[in-house]
Amino acid sequence: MKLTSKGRYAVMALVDLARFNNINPVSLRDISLRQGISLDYLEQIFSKLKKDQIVKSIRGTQGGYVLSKKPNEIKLTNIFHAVDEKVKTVKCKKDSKKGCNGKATKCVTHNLWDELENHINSFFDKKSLEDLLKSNNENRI
Amino acid sequence: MKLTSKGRYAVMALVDLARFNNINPVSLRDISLRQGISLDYLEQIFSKLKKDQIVKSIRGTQGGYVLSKKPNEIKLTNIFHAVDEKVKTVKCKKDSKKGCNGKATKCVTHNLWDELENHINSFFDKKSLEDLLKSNNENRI
DNA sequence: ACTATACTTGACCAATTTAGTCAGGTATGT
DNA sequence: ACATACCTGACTAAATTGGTCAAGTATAGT
Ligand code: FES
Ligand code: FES
Repeated sequence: MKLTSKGRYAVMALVDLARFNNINPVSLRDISLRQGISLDYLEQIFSKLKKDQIVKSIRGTQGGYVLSKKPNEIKLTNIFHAVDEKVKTVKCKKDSKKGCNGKATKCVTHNLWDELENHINSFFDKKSLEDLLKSNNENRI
Repeated sequence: MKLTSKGRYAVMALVDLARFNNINPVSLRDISLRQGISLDYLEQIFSKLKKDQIVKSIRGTQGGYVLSKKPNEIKLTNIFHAVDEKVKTVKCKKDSKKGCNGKATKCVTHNLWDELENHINSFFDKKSLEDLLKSNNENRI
């Protein structure tokens, strides 16, 4: 069970963006340099974030990205959903009645994994970008 | 973030084993047939479970595997540890002072991922094989 | 109008991981 | 002896990951 870079970078980048968001749009180039993430890769990530209306883009010189919502309205769930970082614990199709092994009934561990999935998602539902900003500021003072 | 088959199968197989454990050792062949898991793959998994003393093996005809401990003493944590299904959320090396990007300080999301890791592990620490047996029996009655 | 900046899009790829298979072997109860 | 079932290690096809590369388009400032 591991987190992929896409999800990790998306959150890193958004925290960075939120911190410098006050005055001007923030360019991916700056984020790339500050956070050590490949610019080309960031572009892929931000195109997804934009599609889910987490950020807005401003083109041209002095352009960049800004948050579409307030930091406390952006939950990790939203970010992960945007970049397709999904939590997948069950093997079977959730809606189907069939089990993961192709049998007619759900397997002996199905409920467990489902519980686990809920447990993890509840974490992502609670955490907002604002929470991250706060805890980060505390560390810096 | 997804669960691998190795971890999933290990738990499936142990639940199966625990249910038929009362009288005789259980052969991997039986588990393979009941749970629809490749026999060769099961053998790899059980060699790891044995190394961590979660199961004992009995060779020869009528041989098979038995649990080394009581079901309530076997936590998911133990199983996952045995089969190298590890929860990895941070990118950096945990003990090192350096961040994931090679910089001298931990990145802006490090604490978040660390929290997440604890959150997930607490789930695995709580759940025992006995819990799974119980909830499974309830479903069958 | 020109140019530098920075977003936009889509194709492409190397490395790693996963989820097994395959081919042998060894121990043991009957 | 022989069938059963554990044991071991090598191997591999397919998927995923974590990017890179190339060729745009829009806009602000000069
Ligand atoms: S995970 Fe859903 S049936 Fe096995
Ligand atoms: S994850 Fe630990 S420093 Fe980034």
